[in-house]
Amino acid sequence: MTQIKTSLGNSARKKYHHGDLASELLRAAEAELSENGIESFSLRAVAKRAGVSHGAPAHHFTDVRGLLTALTAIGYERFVRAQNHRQQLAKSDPKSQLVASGLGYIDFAMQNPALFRLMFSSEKPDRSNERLAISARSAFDKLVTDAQNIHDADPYHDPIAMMDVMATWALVHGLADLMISGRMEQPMGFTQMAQLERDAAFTDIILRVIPDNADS
Amino acid sequence: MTQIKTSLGNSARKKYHHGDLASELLRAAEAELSENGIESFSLRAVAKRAGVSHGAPAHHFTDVRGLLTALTAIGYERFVRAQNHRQQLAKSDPKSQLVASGLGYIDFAMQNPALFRLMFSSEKPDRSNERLAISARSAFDKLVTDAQNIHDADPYHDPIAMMDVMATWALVHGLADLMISGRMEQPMGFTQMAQLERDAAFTDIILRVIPDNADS
DNA sequence: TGTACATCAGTGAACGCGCGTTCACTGATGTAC
DNA sequence: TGTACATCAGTGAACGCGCGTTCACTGATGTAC
Repeated sequence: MTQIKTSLGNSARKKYHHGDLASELLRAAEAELSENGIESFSLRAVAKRAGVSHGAPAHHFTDVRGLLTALTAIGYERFVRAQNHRQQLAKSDPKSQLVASGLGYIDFAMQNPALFRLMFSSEKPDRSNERLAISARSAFDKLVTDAQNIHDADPYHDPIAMMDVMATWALVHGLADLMISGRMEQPMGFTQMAQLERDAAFTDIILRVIPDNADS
Repeated sequence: MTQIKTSLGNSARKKYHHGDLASELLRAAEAELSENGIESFSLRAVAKRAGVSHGAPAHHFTDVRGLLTALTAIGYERFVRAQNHRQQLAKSDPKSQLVASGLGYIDFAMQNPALFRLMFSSEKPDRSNERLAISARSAFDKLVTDAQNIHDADPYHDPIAMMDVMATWALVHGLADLMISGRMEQPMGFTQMAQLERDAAFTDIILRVIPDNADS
C-alpha cells in the first residue's frame, strides 16, 4: 500500500501486486453491473476489467457471491448517503426532510439502477452476511427515523405509525422501481423533464401519502 | 389435436406428437420460473420438465427469448384478470373498485413473484413483440380507467389526473415489490397475517393516496 | 547496510459443467386420389 | 376403404461458448538478524 503511492504516483504502471485490488474489483464489479445488468454479470468480466487474472478475486472475496454481497452492502451505505445529501439541501422541518429523503431514494435508484436491483430484488447477495445485514438494516432504520420525526409515535412500538412508514416507503420505492424499469416513461415522460420539474412532480406525489396532521 | 382427445383422453400416454406442446412448454416454463427464479431459468430445464427433448421448443418459440416473451404476455393477461377478480368481489363504487384493483395487483405479485419480476424488471422478454406490447398496454390502460372513474378528468388529457394515476400505481407497485422481496416481512409480518387482516392493512395504505374529494 | 527467509498476492492452465442453438433424422399425421 | 405422399413435430447428437472454481506456481514484499 505504501509503496504504490511512492513508486508510481497516480500512473497505473503494471505491477504484480496491485496494492488495493479489493477496492478496484468492487469498482469494476459496479461498472460491469451498470453496463450489462445483473442478468449477465460475470466474475471473469470483472477481473478482466480490473486488469487482473480471473483467479485473483478469490483471494479477496472467496467467490462471486462474496463479491456481490460486499458490493450490495456498499450499495446500502451509498443509498443512505444519497438520502442524506438531499436532506442537507432541503428545509429542516420534518415534512420537507421526509420528502427529501424520498427524493434521495429515487436519485439513487435512477443513478444506480442495476445496483438498486441487486439490493432489492436479487437473490445473489448473501443477506445473512453481517456487514450486509447491518447496512441494510440501517437503511431501513433511516426510513423509520424520518417518518418518526413527523409523528409523536415510535413506529417500532405503534403499529399505526408503522403503517405510515410502510405507505411512504412503498410509494417512494414504487416510483423508483417503475422509473428504472422505464414503465413510467411513456405515460409521463419523466426522463424528458428538467431535474427541477421532475423533483416537483415527485414531491407532489410523495406528499399525498404524508398525513396532513403531521408537524411541519 | 383432434386425435389426442379421442385416442387417449386425459391420460398422458407417451406419444411422438404431443398435440399441444406449446401450452405445455408455457406451463413448464412458468413452473420452472416459480421454483428456481429468473436468475437460473433455462430452456433445457423447461423441455425436461415438459418431458420433451431440448430441441423441441425451437419448433414453437424459435428461441428462449421467444418463450419468455410469450410467457410474459400471458402474465399480463392473467394480471388483469386477478384485478378483475377482486373487483367482482368488491362494492361497485369507484373508490372501492380502485382499491380492489390494487389488491388484485398485489395478489398477483404474491402468487406469481417470479413472473411478476419477469414482467416488470427483466430485460429478457422482447418488449417490441406485438402480443406482449398489447397485453402490457392493456394492463396499463386498466389502471388509467380505474383511476379515471374516481375523477371527472381523463388522465390522458389531464396531467393532474395522470399524476393521481402514477401515485396510485407507484404505491401499489411498491407494496407488491417490497412484499415479494420479503423486505416488509421483518417490520410488519404481513405473511403471518390472515388474508382478511392483510387486505385491511393494504386497503388502509392504498386509501391514503386516493384523493378525498373522489366520488363516493 | 546486506542477506536469508517467510508471507502474501496474483498467474494461468486445467477442470467440469450447463447452456442455447443447429441439423440431419425419424416417426406420426393428414390428405389426395 | 386403401395406398402413396407431403407435411409436420419431436429426437438426439454435436457444436462452441463462457462460466466459476481450483491449484501448483512465481514474483514481490516485508522482516529478522
